[in-house]
Amino acid sequence: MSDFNQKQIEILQVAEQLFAEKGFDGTSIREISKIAKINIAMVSYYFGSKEKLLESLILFRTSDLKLKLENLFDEKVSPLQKIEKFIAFYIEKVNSNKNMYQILNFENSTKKRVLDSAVFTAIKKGNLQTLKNIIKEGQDALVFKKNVNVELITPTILGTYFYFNMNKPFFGEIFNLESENDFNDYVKFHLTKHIQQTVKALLIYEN
Amino acid sequence: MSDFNQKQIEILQVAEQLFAEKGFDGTSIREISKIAKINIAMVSYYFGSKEKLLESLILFRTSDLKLKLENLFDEKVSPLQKIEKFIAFYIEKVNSNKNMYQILNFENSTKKRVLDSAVFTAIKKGNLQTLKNIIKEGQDALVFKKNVNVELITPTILGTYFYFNMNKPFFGEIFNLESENDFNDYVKFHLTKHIQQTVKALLIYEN
Amino acid sequence: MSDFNQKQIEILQVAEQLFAEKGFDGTSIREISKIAKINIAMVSYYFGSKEKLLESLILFRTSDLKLKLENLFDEKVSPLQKIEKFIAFYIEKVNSNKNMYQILNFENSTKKRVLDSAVFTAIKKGNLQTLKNIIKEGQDALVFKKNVNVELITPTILGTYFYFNMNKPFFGEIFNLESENDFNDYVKFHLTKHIQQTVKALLIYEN
Amino acid sequence: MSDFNQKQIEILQVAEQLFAEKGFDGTSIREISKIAKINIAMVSYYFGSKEKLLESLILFRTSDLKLKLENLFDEKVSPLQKIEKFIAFYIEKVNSNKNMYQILNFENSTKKRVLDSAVFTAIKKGNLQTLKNIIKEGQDALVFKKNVNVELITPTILGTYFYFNMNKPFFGEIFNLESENDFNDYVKFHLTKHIQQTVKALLIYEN
DNA sequence: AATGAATGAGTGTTCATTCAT
DNA sequence: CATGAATGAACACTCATTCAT
Repeated sequence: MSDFNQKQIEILQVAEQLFAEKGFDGTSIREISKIAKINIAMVSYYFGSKEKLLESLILFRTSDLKLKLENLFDEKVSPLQKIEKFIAFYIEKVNSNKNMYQILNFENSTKKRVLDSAVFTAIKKGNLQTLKNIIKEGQDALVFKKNVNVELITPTILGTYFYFNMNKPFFGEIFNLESENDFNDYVKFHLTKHIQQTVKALLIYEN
Repeated sequence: MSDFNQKQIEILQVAEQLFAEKGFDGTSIREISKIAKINIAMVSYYFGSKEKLLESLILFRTSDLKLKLENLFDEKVSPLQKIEKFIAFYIEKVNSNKNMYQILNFENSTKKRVLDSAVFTAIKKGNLQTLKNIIKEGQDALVFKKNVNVELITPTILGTYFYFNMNKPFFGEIFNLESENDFNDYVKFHLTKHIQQTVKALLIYEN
Repeated sequence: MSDFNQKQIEILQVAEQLFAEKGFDGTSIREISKIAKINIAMVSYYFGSKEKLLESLILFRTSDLKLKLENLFDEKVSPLQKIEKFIAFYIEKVNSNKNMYQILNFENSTKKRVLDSAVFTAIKKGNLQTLKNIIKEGQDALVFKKNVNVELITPTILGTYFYFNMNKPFFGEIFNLESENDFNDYVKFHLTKHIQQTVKALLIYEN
Repeated sequence: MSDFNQKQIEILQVAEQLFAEKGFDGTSIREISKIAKINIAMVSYYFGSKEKLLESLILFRTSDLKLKLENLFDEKVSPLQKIEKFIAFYIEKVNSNKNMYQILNFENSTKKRVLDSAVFTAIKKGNLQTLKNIIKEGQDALVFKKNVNVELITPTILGTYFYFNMNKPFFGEIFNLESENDFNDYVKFHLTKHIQQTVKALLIYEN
C-alpha cells in the first residue's frame, strides 16, 4: 500500500504524534530526530524537507481516511440502521486517526500551507455521496423527511466529535474521564450514541 | 474594561489576525511589529514575551466570549424560542470572534501551552448552565424529552459551526460562497437554521 | 561618502580580505564573524544576507574603482606623457585595490552571481573613453598611428597586471620578490614601466 | 597517457565545466554526480575526495597545457614570424582550454588550496624558455631590441587574453559578439592579431 | 517611556564523506 | 567493483529577547 521503509514509517509516526501535539511550526526536525532516534539529516534525506515530510505523512495516512463502507451496505438493513452504522463507523475511523485529523484541521485552517485539497475534497465528496445515498433511500421509503440540508449533516457528525476532542480537559472533568481509555470508551458508547440520536431526530422529526 | 493603551490594542489586533492565520508558532514577532508598524522590542516591552502577548490577547478578548444572555430571558417566550435564540446568539458571537476561537481551538488542542483554562472552564460552565436552565424549563413544561445528554449539545452547536468554518474552501465550493460576506450570510441564515433544527429535533423527538 | 558605521566597515574589510583569499563560496560567515570578532548574526543583521554583504562590499568600494583623472589632464603635457600617466595611475589604482579586483574578476567570470554589471560597465566605458581621448589627441598630432584597436589596450594594460598578480608565486621566484613590499615595488617600478613601453610601442610603431 | 577509465573521464569533464562556471567551492559533488549521471559516492570512490578530484582534473588536463612547439621551429622562418606563430599557438591553446585555465587562475589566486605548482612552474618555465630562445634569435639577428623584459611578455600575451575573456559580457557588448562562436572568431582573428602587433611593436620599437 | 543595537540559541538544510554489502 | 544508505559537521539564516540609552 505504501512504499515507505521501516525507518521512514517510524519517522512518520513520531512526526504525526508531535505535529498533532505541538503543531507543525511548533515541532522541530531536531525534536523528531531525537525521539525517533535518527540522525537529524535523515528527515531531509528521506523526505526532502520538513514540509515534504508533512506531505508524506498525509499521503501515508490518506488511505486510512477513506471510509470503506461498500460491503457494509449489501445487507438488508433499514435506512435508519444504515445511518447509525455510518455514524458509528465514521466516528470510530476519525477517533482512531485523531492525530492525523488534528493536524489536518489545523493546517487546513492555516493560510500558510496549502495541502493538496484536491485529494481531500474527493474523499469528502465520496463520503458525502455515501451519506446522501442512504438519506435518499430513507426519504424514498418515507422514513426520512425531505427538507433537510444533507451537506450540513457531516459538519454536525464530525464537528460534534472534534469539539468534544478539542476540549478534552473540559469534558474529561465533566464526565470524569481520567485516562485515554476512558475517553475512547466515552466516545464509543456515549458520544457516538448522542450523535446518532441527533442525526436521526433531525432526519425524522418534522419541524 | 481593559487597561491596554491604543498602541497595545493595535498590537493585539495584529497578533490576533496573524495567530489565527498562521498559528502562534508560525507567526514571528518581527512580522507582528512590521504590520503593526511598531518597534520589535515593543512586544517584549509591553507584554513581556511572545507567550505573554498571547495571554494578554486572550485576556483582552475573554470578555467578548461570555454570552450575555441574562436580559434576553426576562421576557415570556417559549423554551423552544429560547433555544433558537440561544443558538442564534451563540453562533453569531462565535462567528464574529472567529479569529479568537480559531486561536483558542488550536492552542487548546496543543499540549505545548497551557492556557489558563480556569477562566475558560468557568465561561463554558456558565454557558452550559444557561443552556441547562432552558432545557430544564422545556422538560418541566413537557415540551422537551428527558433522555438527552445536555452536556453534548454545545459540542453539536459549536462543533457544527467550527467544522463548517475549518472547511471553508470545501463548503465554499459546494454552496458557491465566493466572499467573506457570502460566508457570513450563509452562516447567519442557513447554518444557524440547520443547527437550530438539529437541536430542536433532538430535544423534542423521542427515539 | 558611505553610510556604513565603523562595525560594518570592519566587517566589510574582513570580508574583502577573505573573499579575495578564498573566494565568496569558500568563505563562511562564521569565519568572517570570528575574525571580525562580531556575533555571527551580525552579518545578516547588518547586511541582510551573505550575498548582500558582497553587494554592500562592492558598493563600498565602487567609488574607489573610478579613475579620477580629470585634473590630471589640465596641464600641457604630450599625449605620450599622458599615456604614461594614465597607465601608471591605472595600475596604481588597481594594485591598491587588488583584493576587490580579485573578487570582481572571479565573481564576474562565474555564472552563479550576476553582479550589477551596469555600474561596472559604466565605469569601464568611462575609463575607456578617457583613454580614447588621449589616443585621439595623439593621432591628431600625428604622434600615434591610426590602425590600432583601442578597445583592446585596456585588456593589455590590466591583463598584464592581473596575470602577473595571479601568478605571484611564479614571478616572485623569478624576480626574487620575497615580501609584499618587494612585490609592490616591482609593480610600481618595473611592471608599470613594461606596460608603458608596450603600449607606447603599440601606439607609435608602424607594422 | 592517462589511466582514467571512461566513467572517470566523464566525471572529470563535468567537473571541469562546473568548476569553471561556478568555482570549486560553488560546485557540489551532488551536482557533478547528477549531471554526470553517476552515484554520489563514485567521486570519493574514484578520486578519494573532492579536492583530489580537482587534482586529478589538473593532472588529466596538464598535458594539454604544454605548448608543443618543437617541430614548429625546425623550419626556416624569421624570428618575427616565429613570434607571431608562438602567440597564435599560445592563444589558441589557451582558448581551447579556457575552462581549465579559468579554474587554475582562480584556484591559484586562492590561498586555500596549494595546487602542485612545481608542475606548472616547470611548464611555465619551459614556455618562457621557448619564448626567450626566439627573442634571443631575433636580438642576435639585430631585428629585436635588447632592453626588453622578456619575462613580462607572457603576462602581456596571456593577460590580454584572460582579461578579455573575464570581461566577456563587456566586450561582447562592445564588439557585438552574440555567440560563443562569435567570441572564438574574434579571439582568433582580432585579439590574436592585436597581441601579435603589441608584442612585435614592443620587441622592435626603440623607446 | 521607548527604542535601536545587538546577541545566543536555535532553525531547516546541504555538505563531503564513510561504510556495509 | 560499485553503490545505496547513512551521518556528523557545517552551512546561512531567523528567532525571541535583552540592554544601554
